[in-house]
Amino acid sequence: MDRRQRKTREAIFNAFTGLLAKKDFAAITVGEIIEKADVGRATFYAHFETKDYLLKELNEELFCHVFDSMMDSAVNHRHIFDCKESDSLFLHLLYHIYRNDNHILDLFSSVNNELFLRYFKNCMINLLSARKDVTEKSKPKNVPSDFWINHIASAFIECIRWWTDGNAHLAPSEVSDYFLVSVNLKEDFDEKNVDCC
Amino acid sequence: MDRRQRKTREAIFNAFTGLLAKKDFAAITVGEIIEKADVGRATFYAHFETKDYLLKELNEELFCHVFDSMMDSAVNHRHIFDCKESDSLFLHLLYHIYRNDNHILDLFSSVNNELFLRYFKNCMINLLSARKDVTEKSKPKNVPSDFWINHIASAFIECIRWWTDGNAHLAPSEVSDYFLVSVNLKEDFDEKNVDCC
DNA sequence: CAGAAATCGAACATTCTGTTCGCTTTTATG
DNA sequence: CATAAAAGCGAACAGAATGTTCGATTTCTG
Repeated sequence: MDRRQRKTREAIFNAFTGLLAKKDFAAITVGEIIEKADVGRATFYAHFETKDYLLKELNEELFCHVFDSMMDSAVNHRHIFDCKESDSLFLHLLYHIYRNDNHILDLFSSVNNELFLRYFKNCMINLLSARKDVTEKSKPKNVPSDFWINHIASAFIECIRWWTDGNAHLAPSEVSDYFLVSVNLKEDFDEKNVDCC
Repeated sequence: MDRRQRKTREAIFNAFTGLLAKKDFAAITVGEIIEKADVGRATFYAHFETKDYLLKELNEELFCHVFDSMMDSAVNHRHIFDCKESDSLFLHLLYHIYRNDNHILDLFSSVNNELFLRYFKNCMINLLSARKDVTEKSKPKNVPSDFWINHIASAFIECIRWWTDGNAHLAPSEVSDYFLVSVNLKEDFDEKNVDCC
């Protein structure tokens, strides 16, 4: 890829994430983006068909490698899902989000775009489907698998939204615990301690 | 309220829900609405500030009375949440949706509007908060109440979306079971039977 | 019936979108 | 290094949608 192309792409992404931090996706115009990115209008449209595609490509830029590497781990090294570390998958994602590179957090914020959430949920579902045998363990009997996978994926996303939306002071590990317990991927963490005493 | 106002309002709502059945909220224009409703442009704006407000008022028209009456039941007649009928609340809502008056189903469909889901979720959270003592029973220890309430409300909505989005052939009672089991408001329904044998 | 209120419809400024085109700068290649 | 191909510029443009305005007309209310 041409250096000019890379630079333009980068400039547009930066301008876009910068704007996303301040306002709704829907409220952002192409005009604002190109002004902030300092590129020509025609150039923008040469790179991205529409504003929606821009978001889609940003999503992929931000998350594809994460999900892909997880998918690999899931398939190759089962440990990422293994008993003791059954939470490492989710915790890893939460840390990734926590670091907030490129304002990832803003993408989850409740005022923002359905499009991104749809994409993210899809990735989660794919990932979980690749290791059905594990989700199957926590699944209540007689509930369909795809219902359960959808439930876990949705719950994870909504958990993140709850986190970013007024509970941002909590640590990823804490949020991870809440989530895992809620979807039966972990026993109640303090109950254990109580049992021990 | 003037008969003319009522009629105009009604016509706009009908045109709007009709269009929602066919296309995304975002893709619907005011022009289409007024054409289908057969009212003047100025008239539309005399009734609704924007398209978003139209959706908001439609939401209220469709769901306010349901949530309000449930809220009353929750406060006055505790039975709606009582052990045996702990599911009647959700089942009631599912039936309401199932009847699909005014194309309620379309509002949940994944291609549609974040705005409506936000509204609906808010109603659910209010409703559940009014009977915290019940959600508290199913709540895992050491998970914050508001996390748990958010979890249940979200899970319910995502359950409906799963239902309307490719599993519409299932009966409300079945979906209700899946949901309740998933959030620990009911024991696994068939496990019981197994126990009996 | 008379005044008030709602609607009409047609026009209007404004904003945003997505495209086009001729010209300039940058890059890759032989 | 020379040069053609690729990328970007910027200005202009048509088209669509938004939200407003206003005088004329219809419908309601008292």
